[in-house]
Amino acid sequence: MEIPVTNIPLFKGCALAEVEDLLSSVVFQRKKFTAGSLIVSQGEVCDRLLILTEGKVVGEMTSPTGKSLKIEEMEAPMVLASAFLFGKQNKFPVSVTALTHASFMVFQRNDLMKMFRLNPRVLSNFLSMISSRAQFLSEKLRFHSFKSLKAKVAFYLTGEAGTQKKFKLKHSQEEMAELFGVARPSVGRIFLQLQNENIIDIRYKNVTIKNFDKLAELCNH
Amino acid sequence: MEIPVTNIPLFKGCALAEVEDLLSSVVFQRKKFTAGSLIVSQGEVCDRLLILTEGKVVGEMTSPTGKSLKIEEMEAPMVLASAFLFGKQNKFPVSVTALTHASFMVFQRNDLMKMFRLNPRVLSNFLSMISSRAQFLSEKLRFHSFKSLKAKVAFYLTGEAGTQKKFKLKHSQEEMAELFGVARPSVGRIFLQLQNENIIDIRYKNVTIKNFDKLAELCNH
DNA sequence: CTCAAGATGTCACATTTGTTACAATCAATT
DNA sequence: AATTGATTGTAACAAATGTGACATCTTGAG
Repeated sequence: MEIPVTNIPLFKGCALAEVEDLLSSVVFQRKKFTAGSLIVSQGEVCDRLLILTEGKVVGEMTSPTGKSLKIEEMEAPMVLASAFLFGKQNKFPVSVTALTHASFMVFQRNDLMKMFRLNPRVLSNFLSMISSRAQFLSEKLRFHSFKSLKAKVAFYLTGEAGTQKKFKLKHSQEEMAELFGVARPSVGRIFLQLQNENIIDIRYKNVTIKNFDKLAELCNH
Repeated sequence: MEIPVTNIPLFKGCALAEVEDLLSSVVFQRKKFTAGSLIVSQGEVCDRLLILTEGKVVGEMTSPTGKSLKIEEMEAPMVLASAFLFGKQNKFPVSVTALTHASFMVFQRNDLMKMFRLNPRVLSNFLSMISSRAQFLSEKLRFHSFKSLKAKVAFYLTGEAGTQKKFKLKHSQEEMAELFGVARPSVGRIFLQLQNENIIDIRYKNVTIKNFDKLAELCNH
């Protein structure tokens, strides 16, 4: 079940021989965990890169009294906490536990840096991964910066529409609700309102924008 | 008014001679803009790193009909859009305009990569910058992931308290309101509720936590 | 084509949060 | 110690969003 190394995002675009060559010139460990075992504890110093090559894990935050707060599942292939290896705060903000049998490749920071030197593509991949994550977070945060749900939806719709009047929604209302951080019927309600105000025509995933200007206007309130 | 190169985050920890040596071995441009002029347009391809070395600029998004949506001010020394040079989506998401007279150093991606090769500290600084940004965004987003304002405040308070029972708030209610993405009186209202429920004692910035368990409990709802 | 599972439209009602406003208190400077 | 500007406490009311429920429609598997 172990994924091939060329599928690991960090080694994307590299030939198998190239990766094997690279891996033979640095030190790293392979670690295996059984389902249910603790992989890293919240607060532990993050001085190594963990690449999940097999299995599924879950990250959760624990409050001072030991209650778990927030959960995020991750599946191979995945790099864990790449932002915490180099950032100012280099402690894991979450505990990570194996959900299934899980395998990791573990690189110390120095060895990772050495790989960057030896192979510019690996560096480029790492930069791309971490940048994409920042972009993803940034985009998600943008939605929260709008004042009302109507503004969020309006912004989303103008973005999805691009220059077209008619288009199909990529996401379900459920997914949009999650993206906007609201309940599902609230999204539906906004669509209903926009319909009644004659700004869009929506029937399931088929959207026609009837008044582009008004829609853009709504982004501001 | 131009800041010294050793103050630029990208060159932090480097000696002046070291930076000058480095800069002499790569190609880069210095660009100056007068107040009010457009520096980059939204949607423009981001293939270069912009380091603001003097002045103040503003980033704003424009909707399809040309209304400006969101504003973020930036002051020297500052690196612009570092996440967009390497991420998947490498177009500027905002337009940037000079607020005052502004100076930049401009590096093409290849030259930046060359500097990474020549000087590991520069690479390390860049990784740190971009990682810290991801961390910052992540932290900010965490607050939005709580269901209610009460949960956000409870989480914030447990974090600020650490292991102490009595402490002083670092932020004003205004700042907290901004962090949580709500109106200022809403924050005050929650404090009032927590007070009435005998969970905390708060008088202006002086907080005493009277029931740690209940506070932790609240983080979950 | 049929059917079941999932997605959507929509409602009534409960909660939460925003808005506006003003008085009380603090903090810093004189 | 007094004054002033910023912060905080608090209220009433308006508006937005959550909740739960249900009927209806779409879509994809068979």
